[in-house]
This record gives sequence, C-alpha cells and structure tokens, in this order.
Amino acid sequence: MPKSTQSAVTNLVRNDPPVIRRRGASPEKTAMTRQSIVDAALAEFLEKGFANTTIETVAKRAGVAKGLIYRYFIAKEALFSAVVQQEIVNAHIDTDDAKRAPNESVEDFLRRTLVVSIHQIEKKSRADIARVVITEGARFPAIAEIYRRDVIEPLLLKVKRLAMAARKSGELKDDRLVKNPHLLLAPVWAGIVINKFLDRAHPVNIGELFETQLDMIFSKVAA
Amino acid sequence: MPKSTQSAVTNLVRNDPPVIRRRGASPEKTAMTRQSIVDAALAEFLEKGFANTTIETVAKRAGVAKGLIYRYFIAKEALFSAVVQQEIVNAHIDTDDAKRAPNESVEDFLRRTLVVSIHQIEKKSRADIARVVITEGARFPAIAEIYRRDVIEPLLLKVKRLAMAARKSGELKDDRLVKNPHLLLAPVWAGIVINKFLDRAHPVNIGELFETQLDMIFSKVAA
DNA sequence: GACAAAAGTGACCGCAAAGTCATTTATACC
DNA sequence: GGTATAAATGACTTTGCGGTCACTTTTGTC
Repeated sequence: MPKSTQSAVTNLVRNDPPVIRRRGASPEKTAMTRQSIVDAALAEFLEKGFANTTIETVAKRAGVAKGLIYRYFIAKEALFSAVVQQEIVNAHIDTDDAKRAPNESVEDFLRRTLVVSIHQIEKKSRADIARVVITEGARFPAIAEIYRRDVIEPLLLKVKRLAMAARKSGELKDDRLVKNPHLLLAPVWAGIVINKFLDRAHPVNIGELFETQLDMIFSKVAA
Repeated sequence: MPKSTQSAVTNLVRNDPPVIRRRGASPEKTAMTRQSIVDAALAEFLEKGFANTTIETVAKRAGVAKGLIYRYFIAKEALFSAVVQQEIVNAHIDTDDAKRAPNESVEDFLRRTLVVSIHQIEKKSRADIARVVITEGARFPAIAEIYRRDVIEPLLLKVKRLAMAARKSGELKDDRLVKNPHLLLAPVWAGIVINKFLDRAHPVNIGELFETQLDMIFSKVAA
C-alpha cells in the first residue's frame, strides 16, 4: 500500500484534491484552543505579572494540560508576547480615527474623540494592559517597543498634528503643545501610575484630570 | 566559675557593669556589614528588579557569604523591604522644606524649590527608586504604601496648601489646582513612565515638562 | 472499521535559586 | 593565652517551575 501523503504512482491518474488533507484536526477547534490558552494567560498575567504566573496555572485555567501549551507556544515568553500583542491590537481596533469636521475646532474635536475614549480607559482593561507593559517592560524591551510603536507613537503624532493645526488657526496662542505633545497625555500616564501602582485606595479620575488639562492648554477659564 | 551573663550569687557584690557585655562583636562593624549588604542589594535590585536578583549575587557584590545575609534578613523580601525603605527615607531627608518668604509669590516659591529638585530627579536615582516601587509595587503592597505615605502624600499636601494660598491671594484664578493637586505633578509621573519604561531611547525632559506645566497653571504666556 | 495524523496528556527531568546548618573564624573580656 | 560569644562561611537540602516526551485520545478520510 502506498503512503497516501506522497502521490504514489498508482494514484497519479486519480484527481488528488489539491488541498492538503488534514486528519485528526479541525482548524477552527485548534484556533479555539489557542484562544482559550491566550485568554487564560491574559487573566493570569494581569493578576500576577509575568514572573509569578506559572504555566501550570494557565493550563488549569484554560482547561488543558500543561504540555499542550508548548504545542502552541515555544516558551512562556512567547505566550506572554502573544497575549500582549493581541491586547494591543484590540486596543488599536477601537481607537477612533475619526476625522475632524470642516469647521470643527481642534478643541471640540478632542473633546468629541479623545476625551470620550480616555473616560473609558479604565473599563476594558486598557489601563491594565498599560500596567503590565510598564511592569514587565524592563524585562521585555521588545514588548515595550511594540507598545511604543503601536500605541504611544501614533497618539503622539495625532496630538502633534492637531496642535500644529490649532496653532495655525490661532486657536492655540503658543507652541507649548507642539513642542511637548506629551503634555496633553501626561495626566493619563500619571493617573495610571497613581491608580494602578501607588495609591489604589484613592484613585484619581483620569478623565476629569485629562479634561482639566485640556481646559488649561486651551486657556479655558474655569467655572 | 559562674556564668557571667546571669548574676551568680558569688558575684552579687561586685559591680557588674550594667551594660550587657558583648563578645566577638562590635556594633559598629556589624552595622557596616549590614550596610554593605543593603548597598549591594540596592544596586542589584535597581539593575534587575526583585525577581531577577539572586541572594548569591548580592552576597558576592557585598563581599560576604550567602549565609550571612540570612543572619541580617530573614528572607529575600525582608532585604528588599529594608532597601526600599532606606532609599525612601534618604529621599525624604533632602526634600526641601523651605519656607516661603513673606512677600514671595507661590509661583516664585515653586520655581525656587520644586522646580530645582525636579530638575535633579534623574540624578541621585530618585526616579529609579520610583521605577522600582512601581515595578514591584503590585507584588509588595506594603512598599507602595510606604512610598505613598512618605513621598506622595506629603508632596500632595504641600501642593494643595500652596494652591489654596495662591487662590486666596488671587495669584490663581480658579480652583483647578486645589481640586486636582495631582495636576502639577502629572508631568513628573508621566516623564518617569516614558523615560524608564516605555521609551528609553527618546527620553523627555522632565524638568522642562514640569516647568511648562507650571507656566500653564499660572497662565503664563509662553515665549 | 481501519488508518494516519494531529491534538492532547501528565509524569518526569533538570536546574536555578531560596533557605539551612554544622563548622570555622574573629573579637572582646578575664 | 584561655574562653565565651557572635560573626561569618559555604556545602548541602529543598523547592518550585519551565520545559520535554513517550504515550493516549480524538478526528477526518478511505
């Protein structure tokens, strides 16, 4: 009997299906298993950080055996990497790339888009991902780099462009934000640090902080 | 021969020195050894974080044997705790508690004191201590708590008081800073996050960021 | 039902590092 | 110099966990 995988001479005439026959597997189920591992790992990493998460626990949580995880990820680090990347991509998807309306001021545009998404930062574990990246970033420069490239850099660019537009139109009266686009986001980072690391018992309202910063930058007189 | 430690009957007449006699030890040298262990541990923890630092390496760096460390600290965590506490106390010592001169404006006072010390934040490894507290804070709530109590809380209180004074004197025209004293420090936390975790290749100038924030808060018109 | 191939299992291995302890060395007092 | 006590040592024990692998189960095809 010929081995079926290699086209044997006797079989040459028959039209072998061009697709590779797969036995003992269905791509959908494989994908689901993989996903359940990633989900379990995400939860564990969020709870305990990289060093304190064990593969065994992840496996238990995902309802699979330890060994299986190594069929999907060559090492613990690869699993971590996959988890973080997925979350960054997820965060990316729902980032507004709304366009500014023809007559809309930069300030109004920011209030309509950024303010809204920053008010939601603490739901959807967006802040928690930032927390993990911060916590493990020193140990995994590659992950910090991905985060920087896919989250921070685009945000900064957006802010800078808007700042320049506002400067040109006279909406902003100085170059502060153009020079230091970080200034707008500063309350967000500060809020994450305070709420996630330093003072969980007395969380600050990141959205409110951010709005106040916006007021100041656009020289709004406060109530 | 009576045991010298317990007062034996035969010795009752002799004036036993009231101080406990210590043999084979000099308190000074013991203190020095302890300090050299803490110093070595500080360096190691700063370089590699808690999980990646080994007691053996600390011992080598301190020039002592591994076992000795356990005579001074019951466990690795105790050592870590001691290190961080010492540094927080050190940071505390050189925190200016300068008084505001009779006719000095709040803004001038802040520029004379806080701005100066924040410009120095990256020297003297002040930012690195913050980094370690942030990195390990999730795993060691006690340390985050100490940091909060001894560093953040006093700073916030100072800012709040000054904001209220400035509000009263008319130097500030709104309650923003009184309500959100975090706003003043936000660029500092943001700067630490950016420089130490997320974008080491493109560090922001924390001092400059902070000064710009001060300008905005006091409604300075920029150059 | 027979088969092949992939999915899935969990006992096991190896190693690194925390923590121990019997022993040796240093020091202060007589 | 003798001795009691504390400091210091480092070989050893213990432990936890990442990673492996020989084996079993499931699944799709003929």
